[in-house]
Amino acid sequence: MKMSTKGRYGLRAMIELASHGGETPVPLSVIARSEEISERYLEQLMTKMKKADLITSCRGSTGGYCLARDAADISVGDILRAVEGNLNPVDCSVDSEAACENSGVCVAKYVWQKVNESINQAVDGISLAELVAKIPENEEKQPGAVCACQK
Amino acid sequence: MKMSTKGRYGLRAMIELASHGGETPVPLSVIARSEEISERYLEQLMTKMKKADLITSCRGSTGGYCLARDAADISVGDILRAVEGNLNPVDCSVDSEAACENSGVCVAKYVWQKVNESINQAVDGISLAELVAKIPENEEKQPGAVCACQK
DNA sequence: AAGAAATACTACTAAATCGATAGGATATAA
DNA sequence: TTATATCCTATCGATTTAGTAGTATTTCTT
Repeated sequence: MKMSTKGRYGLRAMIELASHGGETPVPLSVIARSEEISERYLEQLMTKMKKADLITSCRGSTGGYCLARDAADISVGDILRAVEGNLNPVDCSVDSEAACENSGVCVAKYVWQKVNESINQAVDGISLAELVAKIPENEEKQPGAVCACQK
Repeated sequence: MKMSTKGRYGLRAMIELASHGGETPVPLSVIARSEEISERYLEQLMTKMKKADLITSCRGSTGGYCLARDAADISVGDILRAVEGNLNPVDCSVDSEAACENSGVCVAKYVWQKVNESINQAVDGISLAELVAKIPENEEKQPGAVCACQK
């Protein structure tokens, strides 16, 4: 039951992005360098977060990524589900397609549903803004601001 | 963030074992057959659960496995941690050895700690006895009883 | 005493997943 | 026109997962 680098990198990248204030797009290279993440790999994660409408992007010179909305309106759950897929520990507990033939009488399923609920509750209860506010020494610039680039 | 077969099989095997009442040891072959799990693979999981003092075993003919204590005193968390290792989604959040050099100022760590707590709380809040009681049609026999074999 | 049935222990292996890397194509500002 | 970005797709080595395999040992039954 480990969180993969997708979730770990994705969260860190979003924290980094949010802490840049949002006035101008932040290039991938900046995020990757300061978080020490492979640029090429992080790019794939950014694509997922863009598809999930958590960030926007601008191409070309002076391009980069921006938060798609206020950091207070982006939860850690939004981020993790965007890059990791759903957070259910066992698919059959939620997805009716993945359910086995014993689904109706399966007692274990009860466990997986409880775990699933508690994980999602935990991550949905933390906003990106909250995390940025925790960064020591006022490293953050304008946590709440949304980037001028709206693409 | 998926639970592996270790956790899934381990839990099912324990439910099956607990539902046998506990008067006589239950052979691995019986559990494996009724849960449709590879006998050889399940054996390795049983070894882990034995090391965690959740079950006892008797060798030889008429041998098998028994719960080491009352099903009410075995939590799902006990079982999952026995077969999966710790349930922390990210090691650095708990294990100080695994902590990175940024551990002191890491904001992401706060997230992983919260998730860790919520997962463990969820699984520790469910007992094996509770699950056996949920089995429909009185398939269970004597949930609370502990096996005569104490080895 | 022999045989059957069970756990105990250790090593190996095929398949899937993870964590990247690679090579371009396309867009945009200076 | 050039430098600097994102976008898209494919590939690939390493690790982990899930399961096999072989053998030893213990215990009950006959």
